[in-house]
Amino acid sequence: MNQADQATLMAIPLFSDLPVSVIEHLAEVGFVQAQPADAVLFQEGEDPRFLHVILSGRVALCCSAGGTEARGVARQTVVEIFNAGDVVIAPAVLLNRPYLLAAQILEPGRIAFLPATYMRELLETNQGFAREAALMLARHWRLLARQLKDQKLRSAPQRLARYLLSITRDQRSGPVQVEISLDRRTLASWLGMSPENLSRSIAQLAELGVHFRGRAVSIDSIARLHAYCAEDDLV
Amino acid sequence: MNQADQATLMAIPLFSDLPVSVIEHLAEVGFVQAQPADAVLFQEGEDPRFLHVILSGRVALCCSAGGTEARGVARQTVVEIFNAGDVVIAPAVLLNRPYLLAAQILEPGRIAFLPATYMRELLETNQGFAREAALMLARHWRLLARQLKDQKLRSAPQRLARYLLSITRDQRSGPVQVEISLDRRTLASWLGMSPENLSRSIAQLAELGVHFRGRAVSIDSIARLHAYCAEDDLV
DNA sequence: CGGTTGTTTGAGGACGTTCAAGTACTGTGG
DNA sequence: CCACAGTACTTGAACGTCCTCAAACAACCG
Repeated sequence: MNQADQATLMAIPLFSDLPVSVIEHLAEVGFVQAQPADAVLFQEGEDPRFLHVILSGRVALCCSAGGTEARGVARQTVVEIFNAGDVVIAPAVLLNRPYLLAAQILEPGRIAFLPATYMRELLETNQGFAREAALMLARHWRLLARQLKDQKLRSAPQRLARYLLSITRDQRSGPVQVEISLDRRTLASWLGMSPENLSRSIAQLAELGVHFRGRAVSIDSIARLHAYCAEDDLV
Repeated sequence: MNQADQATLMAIPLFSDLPVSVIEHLAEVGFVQAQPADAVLFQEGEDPRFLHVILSGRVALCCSAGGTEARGVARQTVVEIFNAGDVVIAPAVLLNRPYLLAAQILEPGRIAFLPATYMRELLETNQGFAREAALMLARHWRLLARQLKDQKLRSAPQRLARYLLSITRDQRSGPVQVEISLDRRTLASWLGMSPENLSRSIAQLAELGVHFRGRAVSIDSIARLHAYCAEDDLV
C-alpha cells in the first residue's frame, strides 16, 4: 500500500483514531487493488476474507433471489451504493458470517483489502476502532431503515423524488440543478422499480416542475418535492 | 432497578462484559417500567433520551409516511419486531440523532430505560461495550438487509413462507408444527402486505402442504417451502 | 342474544412488470 | 462525413400482483 492510499485510509473515521503503529501494520498486511467496472469483490454466500474499503470509485451491493426461481429468470436488485471513503459491508466481516449480498464495482477505482481476521482482532483490542465501527454500523443501519421505509410505504415516483432530495441535502427550498451519477438501469434497480417504470416516474415528476435532460435534472421547487413525497426530514 | 432486572440486563451480550461498578451505576441512573400493550416508547422524529432494553415482552418498530399523505389516510407499517433480551434502536441513541421509527409495545413487559448520554459515554470509555455494540449493530444490519431483500424481490406468499421458515430455524426438512406469536394484522404489516392479502397467501400455501388452524401451523415439508421461496440459507 | 372485533371472500381498480416496438444516443469503419 | 451497428432509453399495450372496499362470517364478551 503506497503513501497516498495510506493517507486516504487514515482520513476515514473508522481508521482515523488508530495509532500510527496500527496503520503501518494495516498497510503491511493489507493491499490495494485497482478494480475495473463490473468487477465483483465478493458473492453472496461467500465467507468474508477481507474488509473492503473504497479509496475511490463506487460499489453497488446487489443480491439475486437465489436457488430455484419461480418465474424462470433470476431477478436481481441493487440494495445499496457506496462511495469513496465508505467501508463495504462490515457486518459480515465483524461477525465472520457469510455475506448476504454481493458487491460489484460500479465505477472503477482503488479498493483496499484489509484481512478480516485482523479487523476482528482490532475490534477486540482497540477502543477507538470499536467505537467508530459501532457508529459506522449505526449510520449504515439508518440507511437501510430509510430504504425499507421507502420501499414499504412509498410509490415509485415518490421514491424517485426522495432520491432527488437526497442528492440536494443542503437546500431546503427553491430551484436547484443536480446531476445523477448513475445510469438509469442501476438507479431503477436501486429504487426498486423496473427501468421502464423509472421512465414513467420521470415523466410524472414533470408535472411537479422536475425536468430531466440526460443526467442533468432541474428542480423548480424543492419544497414542492418535499410535500409530494411526504418527506419527514429525518436525517 | 431491582436485582432480578439487573440480572436480566447482565445476561444480554451488550452488557455482559461490563465491570460490576458500571452495572451498578447503570442500575442507579437507569430505571425499569412495566409497559402495557400499545404503549409507545418513542415516536419517529423524537430525539433519543434513553436506550430501551426489553427485559420481557415484545416491541414493534413502526413507521408512518409522515406529512401530507397523497392518498388521504396515513399509512403505517411494522418494520421490525424485537423480543426479550433485545435492545431497541441503538443507532439513534449512539449517533444522537432523531429516531427514524417509532416503537410500540406489542406484548406487555418490562422495559429498561438507560440514559442515552451515559450510553454514549460508555461507547467512548468502555472497550467491551463498544465491541458488543458493534457486533449487535452488525446483526441488526443483517436483519434489515434480509428484510429489504425479501421486500424487493419476493412475492407476498414467498415472504410468508420465509417467515414460517425463520421460526423453524432448527430443522432442515421434514414435517413441523409451529405457533405464530403475532396477530394477523401485525404479521401482515411486518411482511409488507394487507391483512386481506395475508389471508390469501395463507390459502395459497395450502397447496404446498402448509395448514393454518388459528395460530397453529403445520408444515408437511420444510424442504418444499425452502424450494418455493428460493431460500438461500444464509444466516 | 346483540355488539364488537378479527378474519375471510369477492369484485373492482391502481400500481407496477413484462413484452414488444420504436426512438435517441453512442462509437466504429468505410 | 455518413452509414451502421450497438446500446440505452422511451412508449405503448397486456397482464399480474396487490390494495381497497364491501359484505359475509366467525369468535369472543358483555
